[in-house]
Amino acid sequence: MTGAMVNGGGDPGATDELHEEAARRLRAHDQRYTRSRRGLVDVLAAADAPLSIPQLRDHDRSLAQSSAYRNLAVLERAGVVHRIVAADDFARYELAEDLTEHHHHLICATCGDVRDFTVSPELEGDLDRALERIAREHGFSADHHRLDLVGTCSACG
Amino acid sequence: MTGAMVNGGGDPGATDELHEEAARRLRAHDQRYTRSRRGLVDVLAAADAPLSIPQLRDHDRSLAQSSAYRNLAVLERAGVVHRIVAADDFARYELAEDLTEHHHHLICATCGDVRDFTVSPELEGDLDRALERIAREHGFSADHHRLDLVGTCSACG
DNA sequence: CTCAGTGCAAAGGATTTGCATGCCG
DNA sequence: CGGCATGCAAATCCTTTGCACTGAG
Repeated sequence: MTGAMVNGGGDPGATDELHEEAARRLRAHDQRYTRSRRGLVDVLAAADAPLSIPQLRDHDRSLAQSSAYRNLAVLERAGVVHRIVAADDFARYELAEDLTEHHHHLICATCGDVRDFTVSPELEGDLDRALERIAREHGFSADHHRLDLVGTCSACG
Repeated sequence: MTGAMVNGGGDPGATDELHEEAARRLRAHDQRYTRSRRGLVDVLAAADAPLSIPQLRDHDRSLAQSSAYRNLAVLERAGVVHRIVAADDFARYELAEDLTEHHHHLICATCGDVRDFTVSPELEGDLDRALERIAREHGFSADHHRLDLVGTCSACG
């Protein structure tokens, strides 16, 4: 974890800090922190799950589809958001992990929806150590790991 | 693990068994085990990584693109192969886990390539137990878990 | 014969891009 | 003012589908 965690724990006041950090990262990439982009970050910060672009656009009907795609791409390059592909055809976006906290995903294979969850620090530690070793053995430079649980959510069950 | 593992350990003679099992599963779905489908299974069995459809077609130039997509969809419905989406735009296919063995993926974020790896049974056990609990807490019916390591492969490093 | 499997070409659908306009800095 | 951001529409590209044909049983 290299950056500052500015939105952990659900502290509502931390949203300002989150925006400041986002603005900082965009500036570092010569990008502006416009209202649309701020709005996307707001929605993602409020959600406890990665959101698809249609879902994001439902929260801000005034945002053109192309702007949504473009802004999320910019935010991803600046390290503010992270793009994931879960089960259905839509990519989903969430805040970068160093702006929230390390977590994993419950993925419903039926409806495609995703929810966040965390595991114990002990297990994370074991995991990290094991993966570190694997990466070394394969001459692989590890960036991060992904642990997802795929199944059926309570709504689809 | 419910089915019979028929291709574990890289035993070359097990390929026949693999084909028999594949044929059985296709028959159960009222599908034939044609030469094209057998060829796909052969290539996947020989690879130690999930392959994209372009990669699969490179191994069998005579296979039409639409047939590749269709046959892989059939094989997936029959439980012979498994489709994953890794880093790039192409979906990738691998043999179903109960035909090979439980494993995970090293995903190169640069070139999109994927390689298999395994972790110790102890860690898998810890993982399973932890995830079981998480699933229960969320009213989620777990089917399987996914553990990937994302980074840069030796070729791209 | 019958009918699933195959190949070719066209259609779909999420995502990307070209271009003219508008707005922030 | 200048240049990036935006919206609209057209283009891309992986994937799916329609249709006629072929081959196995």
